[in-house]
Amino acid sequence: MASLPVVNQPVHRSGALLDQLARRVRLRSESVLAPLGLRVRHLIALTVLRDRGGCTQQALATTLEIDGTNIVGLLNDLEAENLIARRRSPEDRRRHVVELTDAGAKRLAKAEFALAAVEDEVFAALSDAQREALYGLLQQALGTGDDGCVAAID
Amino acid sequence: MASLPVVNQPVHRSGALLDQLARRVRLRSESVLAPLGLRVRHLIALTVLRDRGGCTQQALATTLEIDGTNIVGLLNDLEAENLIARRRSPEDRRRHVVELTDAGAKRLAKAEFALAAVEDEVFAALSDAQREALYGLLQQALGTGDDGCVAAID
DNA sequence: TAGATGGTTTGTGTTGCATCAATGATTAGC
DNA sequence: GCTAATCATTGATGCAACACAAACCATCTA
Repeated sequence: MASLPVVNQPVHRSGALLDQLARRVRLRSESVLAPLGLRVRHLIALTVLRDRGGCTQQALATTLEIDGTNIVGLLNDLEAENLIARRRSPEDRRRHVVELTDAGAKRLAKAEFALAAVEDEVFAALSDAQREALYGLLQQALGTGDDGCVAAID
Repeated sequence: MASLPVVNQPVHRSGALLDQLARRVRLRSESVLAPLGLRVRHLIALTVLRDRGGCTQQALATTLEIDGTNIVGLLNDLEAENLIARRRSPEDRRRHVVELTDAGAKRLAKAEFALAAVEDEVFAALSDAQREALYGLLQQALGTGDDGCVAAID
């Protein structure tokens, strides 16, 4: 790390490719999610809540890098459909802890089932193993799995 | 393929993670690209043109999955800065072949250099080898490398 | 008790689209 | 040669997903 090896191979930048691929998934996901009453932004929030367990609104906003006032609106959508539940944190009653409801988990599962065709289409050039590798890299890069978005619940 | 092996491990959906990670890169890239007179959407177009060589506007629109009228505006931005050149295709004079100029290639290189810190930050949890693996998977998924967006030039 | 924090509502503005209509130049097919 | 189709262009409209600001209430901290 201290002494960088000078290699002939130029460093590849993944950012633009990431954005492109994400867009391809997103464009196809929208029409699949619409009949389920979901937007991509909803799906992402549900995914985070499922993968990381419950967390405060602020922590969710930080994780998703969305402004706090916009998180309110997003969560209002989800709460209106009973897909999430907000409750006051016992440690600090200013805070809401947000959790996936059973209905939310089911909706998410249904959405993911419906998105199979999307991923099959967009990742057509990748084998199952490569898709799994991609998932692992994305998860690791996002820091998903080891800690919740914030340790929120006792 | 005909008989799916039933495995205990549920299939992971990468779409939401992709979108999240792409957003993280994008949000940080914007302020890095702005002093270079570029937007993320510009960067992506430049990247495609560099990686795939010149192609027609329509092919570029298809590759980026952006509507033809919006591609016109995007390319107008880039052409105004002399980063791309449009010329009539000899095979079909209705078509423009779009190519990166030298100035465009330099601007792109400068942008990618500037984006090093962004990628270091967002991909902090990935090793160099993992970042390279991610790049390879993204490239393969996008179908970059073997064919241009369309074989356009003789 | 005063200041800070978390959430909420409301409003404004920007960006990146999709879509549409109309136009001109060019090509393809009859 | 003529008609219909294609490619690019301009301009307009509308939507979604934000960022940001202001104001407010409830709650916490020092």
